[in-house]
Amino acid sequence: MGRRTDTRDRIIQASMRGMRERGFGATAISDIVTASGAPRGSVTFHFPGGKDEIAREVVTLRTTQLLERLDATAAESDSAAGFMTACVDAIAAEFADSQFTAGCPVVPVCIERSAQSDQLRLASMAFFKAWRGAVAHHLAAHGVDGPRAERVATLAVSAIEGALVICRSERTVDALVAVREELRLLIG
Amino acid sequence: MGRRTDTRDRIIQASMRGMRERGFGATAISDIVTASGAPRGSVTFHFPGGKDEIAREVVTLRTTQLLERLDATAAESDSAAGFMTACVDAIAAEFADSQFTAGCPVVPVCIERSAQSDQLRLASMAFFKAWRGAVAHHLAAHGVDGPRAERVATLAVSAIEGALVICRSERTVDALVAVREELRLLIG
Amino acid sequence: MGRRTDTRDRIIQASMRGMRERGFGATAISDIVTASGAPRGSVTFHFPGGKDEIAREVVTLRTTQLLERLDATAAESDSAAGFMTACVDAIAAEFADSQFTAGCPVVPVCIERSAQSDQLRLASMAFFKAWRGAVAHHLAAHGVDGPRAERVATLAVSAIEGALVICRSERTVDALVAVREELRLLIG
Amino acid sequence: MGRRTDTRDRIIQASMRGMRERGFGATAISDIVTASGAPRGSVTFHFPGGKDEIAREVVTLRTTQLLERLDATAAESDSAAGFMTACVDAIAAEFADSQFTAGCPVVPVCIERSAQSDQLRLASMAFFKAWRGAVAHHLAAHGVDGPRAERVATLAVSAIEGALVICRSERTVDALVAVREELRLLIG
DNA sequence: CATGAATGAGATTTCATTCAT
DNA sequence: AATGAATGAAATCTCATTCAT
Repeated sequence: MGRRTDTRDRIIQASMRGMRERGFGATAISDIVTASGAPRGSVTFHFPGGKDEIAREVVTLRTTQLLERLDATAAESDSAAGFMTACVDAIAAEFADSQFTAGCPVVPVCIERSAQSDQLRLASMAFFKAWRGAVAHHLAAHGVDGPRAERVATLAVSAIEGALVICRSERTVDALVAVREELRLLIG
Repeated sequence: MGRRTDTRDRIIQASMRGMRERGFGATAISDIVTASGAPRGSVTFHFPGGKDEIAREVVTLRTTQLLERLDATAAESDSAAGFMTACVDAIAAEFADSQFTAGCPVVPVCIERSAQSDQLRLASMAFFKAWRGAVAHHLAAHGVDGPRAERVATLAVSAIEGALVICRSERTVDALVAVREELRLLIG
Repeated sequence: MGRRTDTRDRIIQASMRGMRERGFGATAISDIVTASGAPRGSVTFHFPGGKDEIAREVVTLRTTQLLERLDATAAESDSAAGFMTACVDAIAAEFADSQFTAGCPVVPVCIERSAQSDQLRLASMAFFKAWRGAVAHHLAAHGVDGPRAERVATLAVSAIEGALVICRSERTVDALVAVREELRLLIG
Repeated sequence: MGRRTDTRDRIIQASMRGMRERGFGATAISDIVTASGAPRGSVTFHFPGGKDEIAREVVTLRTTQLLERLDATAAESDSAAGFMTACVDAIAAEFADSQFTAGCPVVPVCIERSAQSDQLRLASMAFFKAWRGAVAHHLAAHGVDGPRAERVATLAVSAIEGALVICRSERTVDALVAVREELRLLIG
């Protein structure tokens, strides 16, 4: 199982990288094969559902990653505003490290595939719900009122996703910084 | 001259519809031909630069549309918070009217093409800059302090774009409503 | 008639240049329009028979050009071998001047179109017949026996055409020089 | 492996036939698909470099064919003039058998593609060099002086290529016969 | 007599998927 | 379980030609 899982994971990771950089459609399976170093036939073998199935795994993986990092960030924060700030900073740092190319893989999957694949639409929904839920949970843990925490979490996740697109167009991190500052004001 | 302009415009409008619904890559030229009713050859004739050139026109058109509506909304608003609320509501209404399919055409163009077309990246940047600038301008006109207005405008545009993706995944307008409420609190 | 003839001539000359450099198929009408500066509609107006008709005019023009130069060369030559040498040198010089790009326009027209257009096949044949006939005539004028002159002329024209292709592949004029030397030996 | 090689070879052979009959540009990939019976997708699979890559293989194959036949011809010849005569006759016979349609595939490739593809220009050059070299070698083996043999070989190859074009325009073999006679005189 | 916008047929190429081993 | 060769549908783009003025 070890080697098989390796190949499978490499495929998913290469796909995620591609979708973060260029979206779903522009990430061809041959790109994934090249980037992952996996044998061509392995893609269909591990993902008989085709590119949509790969995208679903990408969404799942990204969900897991984000939740893990969120928990770690929360553990190191001592206020709601501090937590929020740290969240945005982490994403801004990751984005800058990638030379302003690695956005969220779920946004293009949702935009490009929701009309045709309900499964991917629902996977995207689950991703956003998990992310918003986690943020709301941690905000509430730091004293923000329940319903309010959910609305702020929605604003935060929305603003981060939108700012990532603006930042991609500008090749800077400025929009995320502006978002961070206003979120801090809103919460503090 | 009349007929020529008609065809060209119909192509741009059909393309914008497609890109709002499915993004850039999933909007094939044949889709545009079908939806616009334009002859196939006319697409290349009017847009010798191919789909990238069409996308550039879509971004330009969307910029114009948004600025016009923003001015109209501002004219009818009597406070910064009221203006902001009306902006979000207008977009939410347009999105709901389209059965939760018509997002922003610029987001997918920026995500899918920025890595390969600097021209489209810059067009996207100009779109966001114009939108943010107009929002900031109207906020300032209603008494919000200059630098603050720019940050709030960035937050607002980011949050609207991000919320539109969340709303697409949910087939509701809930995220936009949450964003509207928090923006109102922040400004009011 | 002046201006019309100008446009028509410019089209033919631009076409000849293109066909000498890239052959028939790779010389697009839009290339001809660009290179000639003629209005697009003028091409069809002056050549309702399309590209084949243009090619026919190119072949005709090239025939005329070659015969004129041949007569001039013959007038300056005082022996059969001298005439032959001067012919090859003139063509080699013209080819080198064009940076080894301007071959014979008739060869590609004959190869690419003979199978489909009998008219172009016959125009090519007439071109070769005229060229060979003129060479034979001048050789005979310098004392070469009639039937022999025709065979030598055929060899010369064949060798020049073939050597031009070799020279194109090498970006030199060496093959034409070798041909010139052997033709001189053969005649002298 | 057997089936793969078959398809690949059939594609090359069908392409060579087309290019000999109509040149490079007029031999469409769809023609090649039809003539070879190969599946459309196999063309791109075996030749990811497109038509240029196919042309390169055609040039290589033609080089090999010609060298093989030349060696066989040389083995059966007992004089330089006899060898030369047999070479021209073999080509004339092949051309007549094809109803005066099957010329040299390299000439159109060189003319149509040299300006844009250095690789094809160099492949053409290699073809001519190999052919001229082999002819020179066999002439030298029959007693012709070294440098002279090379010049005669260049003349012979040039004249054969040129005469093939003339013969195509006339639908006869006359020009090749004239070339053969004069080459015999020159060597004998 | 002349023009340039407009058109659709056809070309190449990309690509996800299928299949035999 | 795993592979890579093979395939054809569909995409974009090129281009000669048509047409209205």
